[in-house]
Amino acid sequence: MKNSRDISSSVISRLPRYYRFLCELYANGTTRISSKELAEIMGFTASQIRQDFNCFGGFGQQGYGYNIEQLIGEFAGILGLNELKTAILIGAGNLGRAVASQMSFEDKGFRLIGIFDCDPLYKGIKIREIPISADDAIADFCHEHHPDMAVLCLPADKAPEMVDTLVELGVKSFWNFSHYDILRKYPKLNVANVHLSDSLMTLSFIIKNNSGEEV
Amino acid sequence: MKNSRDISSSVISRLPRYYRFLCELYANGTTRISSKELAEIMGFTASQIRQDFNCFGGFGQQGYGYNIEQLIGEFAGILGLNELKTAILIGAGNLGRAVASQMSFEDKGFRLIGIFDCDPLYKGIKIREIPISADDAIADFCHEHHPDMAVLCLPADKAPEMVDTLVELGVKSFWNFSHYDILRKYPKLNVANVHLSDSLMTLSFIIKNNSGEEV
DNA sequence: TAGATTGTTAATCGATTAACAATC
DNA sequence: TAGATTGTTAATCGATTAACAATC
Repeated sequence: MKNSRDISSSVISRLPRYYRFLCELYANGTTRISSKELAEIMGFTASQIRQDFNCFGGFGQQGYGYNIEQLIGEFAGILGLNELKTAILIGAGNLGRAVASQMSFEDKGFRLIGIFDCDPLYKGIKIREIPISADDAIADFCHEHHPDMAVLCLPADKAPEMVDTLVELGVKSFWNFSHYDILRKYPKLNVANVHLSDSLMTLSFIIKNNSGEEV
Repeated sequence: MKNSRDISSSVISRLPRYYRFLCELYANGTTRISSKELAEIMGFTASQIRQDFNCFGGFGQQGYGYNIEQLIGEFAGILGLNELKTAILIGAGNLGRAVASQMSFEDKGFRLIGIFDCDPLYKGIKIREIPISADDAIADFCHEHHPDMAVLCLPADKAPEMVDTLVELGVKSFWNFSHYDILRKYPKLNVANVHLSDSLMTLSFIIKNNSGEEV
């Protein structure tokens, strides 16, 4: 078992995937699984799965495999899903409203407690019981509720100023849908970026380089 | 210069990022750049940038660096951004409508030509001039327009059947926002997955393992 | 006990970084 | 020409895979 700081980013990137597949197996009634079986399902090697799991502890039993219910509990703990962090969402455009209304924050370690938009058009509209407020209410809200995380669903040009403001107000973590590179200015913040256009361009590349192949 | 099939996934994952930064530099009026300067801006090493670029050809000039306008052209070609593929979007819920209305498909190598939803509630509503149609119109539409790609914005439980239908209708590429694992059943299709909840769980992990650190 | 499967060490493979001759 | 910077080869580093003793 390693110190959590020593977990490589390759391993980290696989953790949510493990959690997702294990939950799915459990929902289907499977109670135990070997690294070999899980490898087949997930498209990994059994070796890799055992290596990955053993970064966090010896969850298995020789000759038996892994207990899925236990594994799910371990991974939830590793990912911090049980310690709900409070989150606010900035930018209630199409994307912001989609995220606010469809993402089940509670299952992923967060609780959404506020939604803000610079456009007063949205003011007062509720999403999941949470009223949308104007941007000028952010400071007071943060002073009162000290949100841990902010979901950034605003255009890249408005992001820098907003991040400055939020950092000033004590927000240390960002789920960033904008194209503003937060870590360049604030390398110590906790950031997960979602670059939808990068993903779409990657698909364009894959298509370009696979055409002519059989399906 | 390598055969495009030999490009490693590590390099591929960096291509959209290069394109994005180069466009930004160009928009700011920069016309040339050395691998060293670009490395500082992007947080890579100069070595890696030169290695990456040389997978595709020698775009630079000794003693001078790289011409940004030329590089952007090369990358657009590499990514296939100029050969517009036709796309349809399935699922006009919050997320689907957000993607349909906000993503600039044309800049990323695609042209959105149809939107479909199983719920007739949306029928006739237009997003960017494209009317939302009911699911039962998909077959006729595909027979007529032969879309290259489908954006899947529907729940995981409805995805398998929809993918079967679309594959049958000749769609070979998917931008997949659902949690259905398309490649397990169809390993030869072109797929880019967007797992928003994986990203959010990763952020939860990062926060859990960074708390106590200075910002 | 015998069979199965883990946890862990060793071997391999691939990606990143460093170095430097080529050359603009 | 001298300085700068590439393209490319070699060295290093890290991640993945294989192997196997430990043990349930």
